[in-house]
Amino acid sequence: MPPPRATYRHGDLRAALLDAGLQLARAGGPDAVVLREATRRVGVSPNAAYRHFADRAALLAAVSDAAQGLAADSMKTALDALTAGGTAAEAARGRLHAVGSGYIAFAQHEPGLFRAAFTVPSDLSEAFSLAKAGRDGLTPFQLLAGVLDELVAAGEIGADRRLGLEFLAWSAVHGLAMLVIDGPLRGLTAELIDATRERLLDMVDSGL
Amino acid sequence: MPPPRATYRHGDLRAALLDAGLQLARAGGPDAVVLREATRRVGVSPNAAYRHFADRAALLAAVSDAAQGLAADSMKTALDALTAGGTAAEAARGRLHAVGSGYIAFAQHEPGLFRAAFTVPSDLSEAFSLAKAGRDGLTPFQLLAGVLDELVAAGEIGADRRLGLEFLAWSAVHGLAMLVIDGPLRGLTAELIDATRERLLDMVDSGL
DNA sequence: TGTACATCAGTGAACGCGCGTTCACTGATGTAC
DNA sequence: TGTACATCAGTGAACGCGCGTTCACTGATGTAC
Repeated sequence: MPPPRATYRHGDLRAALLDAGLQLARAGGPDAVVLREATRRVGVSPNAAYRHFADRAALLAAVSDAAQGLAADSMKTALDALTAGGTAAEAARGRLHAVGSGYIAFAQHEPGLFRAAFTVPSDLSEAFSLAKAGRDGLTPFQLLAGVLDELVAAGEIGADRRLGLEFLAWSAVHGLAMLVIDGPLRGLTAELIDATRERLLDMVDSGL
Repeated sequence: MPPPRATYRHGDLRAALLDAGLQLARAGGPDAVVLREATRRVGVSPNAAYRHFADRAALLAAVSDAAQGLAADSMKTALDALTAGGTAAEAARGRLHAVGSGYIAFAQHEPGLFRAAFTVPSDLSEAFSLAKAGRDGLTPFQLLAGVLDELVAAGEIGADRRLGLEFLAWSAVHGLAMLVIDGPLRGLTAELIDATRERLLDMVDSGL
């Protein structure tokens, strides 16, 4: 399937289907990525999708990849919004905060895409690439890892404790995100979520 | 539906359906709680379920409640396994650790039930009670809250910082649980998960 | 204790729905001469 | 440049599936006399 002809009748049906899939995920998470509905939205017959995706799982995997990229973009945006200044240590801590904020913000603003990006459907885990890059070419995981490296470089974290630290920070922000968008903390006001996010990031900051 | 006659032809069809629903959730999470399949397993016609549950959402809600109770049991078991000793502060910290361990252990051993317990389906959030008690009558949230109260009583946490602390600790353990059973950390070896869990609980301990 | 009656838990059959996927196809496009 | 041909992206129709839910029912059970 991958490298076929250069021209298509539709223009770029693959991209159109992927986009439709993203809209579906945006509205309803991974389960809402329905092959037939995607073709319907693009205005094409259901089986046309099979020229571009092996099956539904392949479409969903592509959607998940794209959503991971968007999550990375959200984190990158938060990083870029930071104003420089302070010591290297302060800067690195600020960047850790930004990365976590961007991750949670993405979950808040795009819960459907967030779930498509970071929950792997039981059956078709095979098709899933686990880290897709954003516009800047970095995955969410790499963005986090980079900031942790900065913290080590700045002397805030001992190099001997560096290994696997991603999982700790990631767990904290991922947990809040899931509790808020999909779990028992649904319905928390935005203010409460914001306040909890700040305290959570403080906990991570001082706990790492 | 609730308080009808004392005798049923089946014996207790409601309990049987709930049990079948739990088995389904155990194997495949909340989405696998399929009304028809539950009746099939119990050996009853599909519509018989409607004598005991208003609809599928009601069955799923009951399953979720039961799963929450089982999660509470897992946390309680970890608490009970603790040997007394040390200062009040040490004991309280040990109990915080146990509560988190029990929560994550439940996710590891019963991922399907864990998801049924702690992820609320998009559409039918109405039917969901958010905190169902275990054998001892306490919900997972209450168990956590109780331990945090102990930490305050022992002077480990300032009373002024107590409010909302549940959400921070919960986020951390919930995040690791979700990443491991349903997310990109799937496939981590049990050893790595155990090590990460310990470090995560240390982070929470020192970060709170 | 025995009989007549009312209740209602579970039956059997059917509904409409939307899904993923397969089939044989057609006609627009790209290519070779 | 013009024509003949091959490719293959998208078509139209159909499949089998399992789902949740509704319908009119029946016959086992509980109750009143």
